[in-house]
Amino acid sequence: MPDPRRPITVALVDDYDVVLLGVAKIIDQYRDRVVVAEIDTNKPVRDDVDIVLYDSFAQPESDHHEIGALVRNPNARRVVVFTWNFHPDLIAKAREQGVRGYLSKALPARELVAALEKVHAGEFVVSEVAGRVRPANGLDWPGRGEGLTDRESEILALITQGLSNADVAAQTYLSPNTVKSYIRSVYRKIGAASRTQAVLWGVDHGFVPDHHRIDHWRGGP
Amino acid sequence: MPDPRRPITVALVDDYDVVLLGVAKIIDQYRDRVVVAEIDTNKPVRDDVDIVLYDSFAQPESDHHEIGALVRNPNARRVVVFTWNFHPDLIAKAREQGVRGYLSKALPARELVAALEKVHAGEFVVSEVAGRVRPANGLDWPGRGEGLTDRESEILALITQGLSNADVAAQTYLSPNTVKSYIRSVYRKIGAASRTQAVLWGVDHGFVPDHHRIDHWRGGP
DNA sequence: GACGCTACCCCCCCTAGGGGTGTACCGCCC
DNA sequence: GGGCGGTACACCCCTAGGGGGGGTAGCGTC
Repeated sequence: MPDPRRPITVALVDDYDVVLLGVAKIIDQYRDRVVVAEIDTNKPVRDDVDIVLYDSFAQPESDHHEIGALVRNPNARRVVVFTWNFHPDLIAKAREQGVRGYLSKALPARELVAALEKVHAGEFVVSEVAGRVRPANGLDWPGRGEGLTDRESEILALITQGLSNADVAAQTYLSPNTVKSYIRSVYRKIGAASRTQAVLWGVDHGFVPDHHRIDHWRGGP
Repeated sequence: MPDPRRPITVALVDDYDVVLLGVAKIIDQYRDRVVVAEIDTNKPVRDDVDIVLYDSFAQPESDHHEIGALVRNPNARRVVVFTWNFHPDLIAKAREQGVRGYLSKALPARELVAALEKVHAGEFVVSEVAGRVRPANGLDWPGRGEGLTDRESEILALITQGLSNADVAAQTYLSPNTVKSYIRSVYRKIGAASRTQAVLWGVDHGFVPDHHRIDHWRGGP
């Protein structure tokens, strides 16, 4: 039952807290309407929240069971996917599993918050951003400071989890050739001569999945 | 000038402190004759010591300049190499660089201490252990608890530093085929399906080189 | 003496990974 | 308009790495 006087509470889910902190900062600009109640890297959602926002960074897309597990968690009223990939199949699979919103990472803060409100009000929302392919302002990812793009970062993250190129291609819905292109581009940027060296760089630069729960996030320090 | 009433002071040098702590415990059985004054992983020797004991675990053998740097350090009176590899060339190279002792890792504690005393007295000591190929009691290495042998551990350590198989072969004086055999044996033991996974396992199990200096080690707790 | 373990080495085979280069489409900025 | 950066993909080629064997030797233990 939406209560317009109380802000919507949201839990953020992904393996990387840099990524979630970026999202949290974006949402925090509208803290009178949406508050981030919990940030979970590799931990189940614990507090009762109105919406769980599942960030797809280096995560399985909605054709996998992870999403279903979130939907089944009684602490989460509704689950929303936050991603780049708008393949119709994925949207359909998400819907089948009970997801209530499918939002683009290109959405500016205002629209993101508006979409969350619609979901909270009971709508099923798909908000693809046509044309706008660039990440929304405020998004963050590991290696961003070192000049890696969002996609490069994601692929290095998956490699740093021990996946093969084929695994990465499957999970990201990219062609194996594309994955190789990104990997080589990463090597050049970080100065790695081999996958092993890239992984070691990753370990030192925040590409190892986190395992925390941050409760009551309120805009940081 | 050896003083029989004062125990010999020793600094231990290697990239892995598990390894050095093992050596320290061995020597500590004779603490009235030899004391471990300092344990250095990736740090130059700082205290004045009578002998620097260079453990060759996952380190360049004496054909490289690392040894020369130790000999040139004014804090170190004499440098001793502690290794498995007794190729005559390596012994010669060590001698050329100013090393005063070349001791086998198969030496039991008593003989090791005796050899250190001889070095301290001014002798050049080479103590190869014919036949006895097994590590002396008390030696330790990363992954030992998980069932890796000394050699397997050493090779995983080098891989976890980003070296290629060829690099590892060159540094360990093994054939590339042998290196591959060891690697596969490690994979089986730790359950890795790829080099990347093995490296990640290594990162989690103490195979990343340390960077400490432990002063005044006195037999631990 | 047989057995098991470890170190060390060899061969073959085959795929995953690494490198080069080129293309297309998009959006942004000067 | 042109240039640049990002995404996404294609083709080629070639080597490092991974998987399967098998073999010798020395040691320790039963």
